Amino acid sequence: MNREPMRSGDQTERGSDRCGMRGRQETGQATMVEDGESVILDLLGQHRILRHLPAPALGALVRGASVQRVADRGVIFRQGDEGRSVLAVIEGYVKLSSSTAAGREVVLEVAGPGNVFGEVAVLNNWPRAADALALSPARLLAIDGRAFMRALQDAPTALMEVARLLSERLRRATEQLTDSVDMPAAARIAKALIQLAGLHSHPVRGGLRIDLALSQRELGAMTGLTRESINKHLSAWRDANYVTFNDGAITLVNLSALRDLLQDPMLA
Amino acid sequence: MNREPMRSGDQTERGSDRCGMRGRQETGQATMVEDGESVILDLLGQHRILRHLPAPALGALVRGASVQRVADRGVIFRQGDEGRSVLAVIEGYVKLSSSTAAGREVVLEVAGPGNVFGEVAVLNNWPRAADALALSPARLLAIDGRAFMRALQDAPTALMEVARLLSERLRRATEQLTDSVDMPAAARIAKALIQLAGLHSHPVRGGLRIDLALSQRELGAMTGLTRESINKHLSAWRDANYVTFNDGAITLVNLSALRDLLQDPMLA
DNA sequence: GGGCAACTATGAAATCCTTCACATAGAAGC
DNA sequence: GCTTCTATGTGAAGGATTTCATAGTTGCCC
Repeated sequence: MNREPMRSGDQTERGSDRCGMRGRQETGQATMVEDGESVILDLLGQHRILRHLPAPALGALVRGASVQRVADRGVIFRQGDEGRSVLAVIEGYVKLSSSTAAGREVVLEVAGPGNVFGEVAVLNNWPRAADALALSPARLLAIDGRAFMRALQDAPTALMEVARLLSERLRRATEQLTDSVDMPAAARIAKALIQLAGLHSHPVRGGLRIDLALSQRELGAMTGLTRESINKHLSAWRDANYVTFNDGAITLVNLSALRDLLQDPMLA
Repeated sequence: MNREPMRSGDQTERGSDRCGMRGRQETGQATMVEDGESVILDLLGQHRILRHLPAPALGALVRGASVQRVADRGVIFRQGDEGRSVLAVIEGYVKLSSSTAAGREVVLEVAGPGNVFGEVAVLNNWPRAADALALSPARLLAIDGRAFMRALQDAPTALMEVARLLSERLRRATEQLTDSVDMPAAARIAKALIQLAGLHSHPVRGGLRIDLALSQRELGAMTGLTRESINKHLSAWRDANYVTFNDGAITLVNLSALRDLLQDPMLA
């Protein structure tokens, strides 16, 4: 039946390295745009962590901050890179994933507008623990790591916000862990779809259309399953009219049926 | 063959509730001991987070801190309890685990001397996300949550240490996640044994004896496997002389064989 | 336009792990 | 002492997922 590819996004950036500096250094792929300082100051003021800074500290950060544009499927950083900056999504979506010794990908997080990422490496002076890749054309606010740390030195409320951010991530990680032990494949997939719909979707005639271009392989990486398993469940749900596929996007048609799957795995 | 129980620790505290206040309130089971203020001050000064506090702030914390003794298998707090205090292990070991909707236990962490736990609930004013249970007779330093937060208000270095602590936990959680996707049962069990040995073991004739009293069920909860799977692998390894069981404790006899299992799952 | 790479689709076979069932042993309580 | 509870020990059966194989489709690159 449906033989269209699930995703049809522009993939010109896949695997390319626009600056030729992949490796030890952070893979810089984003073009800096000439946004004025006032624009950046405004963006800093909306930043989940940095908005807690006193005005002078914010001003001092402006020079260390920039807006970066990333193409769809563009690489923001890679596992092992030096952690030079803290990033915040202004517009678009970013996938954070790490890959296992056996070469399997595990998606740790999908960040959307307002979300901050990349702070763990900066805080601890660790190399990046994950790959970051744009799931759409994206605009990011990048803050120089050293400037970020300096700004935090005297801003306990901002630091507290960092702790809360990490707490939330930790909670999500442990939830993912317990889910992977507890829930069968169908429930995990349904949960992932519902979460993605919550992150970025819009209502269409007859359902919620997920506006994130994720391949079945990537859905597998989100749920700890293989591409084939994802395909079989999705096909079954398409046949049962729980979901539909329209030119590469998934639309959730029967949301309550999917929700039921979360609790009662017996419904297949 | 070996029919002795794996654990023979004192379990008089199992499931009991010495204060009759289980439920909404934090389950208080530990008896406060009359340690002098100078002793507590000394302990605070060794605390991973609090040692970064200036002396006056430390002094102010003394009244909100106490040393608690917990019996083997004693409950320190339960999932859902109000998060009233931040705890640090002085002596002994503590298991942090949460239980899934289906009633399965998932061990998130085993804390030993010097480790801090319970700070996430306090930082965010969340209910406890896990059960905390002593794996041995233990002594804990308990710091009142509100006093802890007050002390942190003006101590950026201490707050930075909180962020680092959370970062480490997050990294461990994501590692557990990738392992559960990537590694077969044997490798996960071997890894858990090696980690436990690193945490608390002592060399004996012919191996490393793990001094933590964990049942096979609990090992399963650490690795996302069932009791039966644990038993079968351990039995096979006993027959292969990789490990031995002596009155309830596991001794790692052939450490390099176990390490090989981590990388090459084919070795069974 | 041809070739290549990545994606979806699907079925059969294999496998790992769980579930279930039952036996045995020690510890605790009455 | 007897009962009961919890723990380990093991085998058989079942099931959920992976692995493997194969095909069709699309888009990119030369």
